[in-house]
Amino acid sequence: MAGTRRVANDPRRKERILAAALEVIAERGVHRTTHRAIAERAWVPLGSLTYHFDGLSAILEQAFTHLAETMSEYYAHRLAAARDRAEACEAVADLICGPEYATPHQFALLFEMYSYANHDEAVRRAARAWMDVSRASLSAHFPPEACRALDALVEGWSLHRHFERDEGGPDRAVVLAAVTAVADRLG
Amino acid sequence: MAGTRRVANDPRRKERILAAALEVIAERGVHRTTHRAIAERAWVPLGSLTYHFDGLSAILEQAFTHLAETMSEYYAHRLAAARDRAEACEAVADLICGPEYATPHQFALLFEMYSYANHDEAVRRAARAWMDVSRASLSAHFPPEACRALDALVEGWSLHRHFERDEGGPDRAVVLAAVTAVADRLG
Amino acid sequence: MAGTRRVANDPRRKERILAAALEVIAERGVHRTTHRAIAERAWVPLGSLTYHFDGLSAILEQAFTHLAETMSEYYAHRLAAARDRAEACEAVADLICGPEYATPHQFALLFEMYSYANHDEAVRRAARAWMDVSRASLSAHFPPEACRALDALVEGWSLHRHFERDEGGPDRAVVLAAVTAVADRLG
Amino acid sequence: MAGTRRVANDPRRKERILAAALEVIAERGVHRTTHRAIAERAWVPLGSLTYHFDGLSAILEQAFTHLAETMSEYYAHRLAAARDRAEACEAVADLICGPEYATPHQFALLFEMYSYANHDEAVRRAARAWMDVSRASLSAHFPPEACRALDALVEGWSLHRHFERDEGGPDRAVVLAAVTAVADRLG
DNA sequence: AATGAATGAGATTTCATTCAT
DNA sequence: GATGAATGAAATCTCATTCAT
Repeated sequence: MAGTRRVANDPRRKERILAAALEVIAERGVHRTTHRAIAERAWVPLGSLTYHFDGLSAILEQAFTHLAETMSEYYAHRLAAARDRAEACEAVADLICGPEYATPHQFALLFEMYSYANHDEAVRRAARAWMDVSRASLSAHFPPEACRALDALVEGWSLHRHFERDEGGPDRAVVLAAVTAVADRLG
Repeated sequence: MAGTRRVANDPRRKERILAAALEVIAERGVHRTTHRAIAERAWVPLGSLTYHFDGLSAILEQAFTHLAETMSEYYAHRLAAARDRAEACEAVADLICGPEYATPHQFALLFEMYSYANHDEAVRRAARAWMDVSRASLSAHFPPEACRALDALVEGWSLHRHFERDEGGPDRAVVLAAVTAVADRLG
Repeated sequence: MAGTRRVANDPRRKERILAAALEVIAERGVHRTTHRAIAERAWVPLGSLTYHFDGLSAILEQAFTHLAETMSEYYAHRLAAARDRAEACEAVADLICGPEYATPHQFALLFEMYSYANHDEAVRRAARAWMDVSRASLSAHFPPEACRALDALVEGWSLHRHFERDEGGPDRAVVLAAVTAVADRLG
Repeated sequence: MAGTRRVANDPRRKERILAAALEVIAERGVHRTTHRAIAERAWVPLGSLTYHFDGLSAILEQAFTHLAETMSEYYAHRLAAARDRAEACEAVADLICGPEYATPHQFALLFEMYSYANHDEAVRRAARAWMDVSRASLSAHFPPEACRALDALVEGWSLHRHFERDEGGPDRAVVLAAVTAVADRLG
């Protein structure tokens, strides 16, 4: 009606959709992620998705990009707290053993991102950016060769841990020993 | 359909379908893998897929199980060739650097398997079996703690390598140094 | 598709689909009733059926429920018009002999409903409701025992009439005599 | 091999298939009766069905014909045992109330036959034949008009009984009263 | 004679996307 | 701007029937 102004647009609408998309992806996998499932999870009408995004792949791309940024922040933050190499090694061991980084939920998403990245250029860029950040975070404490190796160690160990049957997680002393060994040799 | 012969018995039909499934998965990703694409790739009529398999997930499950077995064999074979620890370290470095193991094709499949495993029990078992075999292959040369760490190193480094921009692959000397460092410290 | 207009809101769409479903069922039988046949008959696109209904059984359930309600109305209306027992007997005889109730079309549908009811709970409820209404309509004029018997007579005679070779229908005098005999004895 | 003679053909194979067909029809309905389901139920190989019968409708036709014959026999046998009109009325009441005729299983099949008969000429003939036999059985004791009415009563009452919620069945005294009333009036 | 692997036509269903409101 | 009813393309799946053995 003339003179009425609609309620201001929900500014968090897009974020909510992306967060819902990540939840759906983690639960059902990219291969069964649909507009409808995301809309329901985000409590927004179906048409809202195609209004705000250019199709499902755009949603996936932005969601994965968001994921990579979030994980990068945590990774960087954890390593930035270290004041010397010893603490940096402790930090790397924490990334492998600790509960915050690489929760099952996040790890499930990481796999989805890696596999989707093989088929989508934008997500491949996001995945690479995430890897660059993690390596850059390490480079404040270690030379480039050590960064490579340590980053691989974090990634691979977390991955295997994710598929372990026991919930206990790896022996932190062993992890720290491996980390230190690599850091010493390549340092 | 062109190219198909109507024969009553094609004993390799199932294998051909599974091989075709892996090709399609590698190319398009699980999320865009369809009966039709597999059937065309395998040169079999569409109905053949549902005659031999109880739905798409059954195909994926058997295909990934087959993949895990194939990769296990190569991994085990490469390590079995080593006669002492030094050669074992070389073998591990080869797994990371070499061109045979972890071709882009195989690695793309590995990611698809890992992500799909989060949503399918049979594939989760296959993925775990593959990890068990790789660790068991290492255990002929290294103590259990070292196996963990080395296996993580192989997995993580291969993974990162897969996303590298340059095609050259990692510096083998650096890889070997990291491997040896871990093997020495945890051995 | 020819004949369809793309409009955002067609409020009678569901009703039209249900009516089309009944036509298809009557013509071809439940066992050959398909989405496609219904869609064509209703002049709606195929996807419209699954948009409005959760599968074919949902369509059948609602269609049969609608049928039962329609028949109940006619049955009740015919008996409500009777002012005394004699007129009620006439009404019952009309139900058996008359052309309006139990047209071949309706009777074919009734059989389909009865047979489908054996395999579908919702349709079983609809069939029972229809029987309850017909008995309740009789109960305004006859005691419960007579209602049972008269209702059985109507149902059975209509059924047999449906399978008769001659089109003439039963001898109304005989029908009325049977109805009156039952009403007198059980009244 | 030369000189060997195959085992004599299973002479009951066809009968077993028809019996299995009726079981499947009763359980799942004609609309979900398939070659495969029948073959599994009859413990015969799939190809046996198309070897012995010209398609699914041929199986249904012969199965329903067999059903009609079996029911006719029972119906006729029960009425033939009556020695006078009073016993004939008792027999009719038994058909309505008794547990042997019109078991839930048989009644489910009867509905399937009636509905299928509307779409298949051979089954329509079988259904008519069954109705003719039941009327002929009555005609030994009652004049034609009474046969019509009594037959309708049996059919309709059995039908309603089939859909009753309570398992007790109808009050035999009421049934007998209705039967006698009709027999007396139209006799 | 008898079988069952194989096929393809057609069924149901899903879902990204469009567009009138 | 925002919605959700509507569509159609394409997906999965079923199954009667064929036919080499």
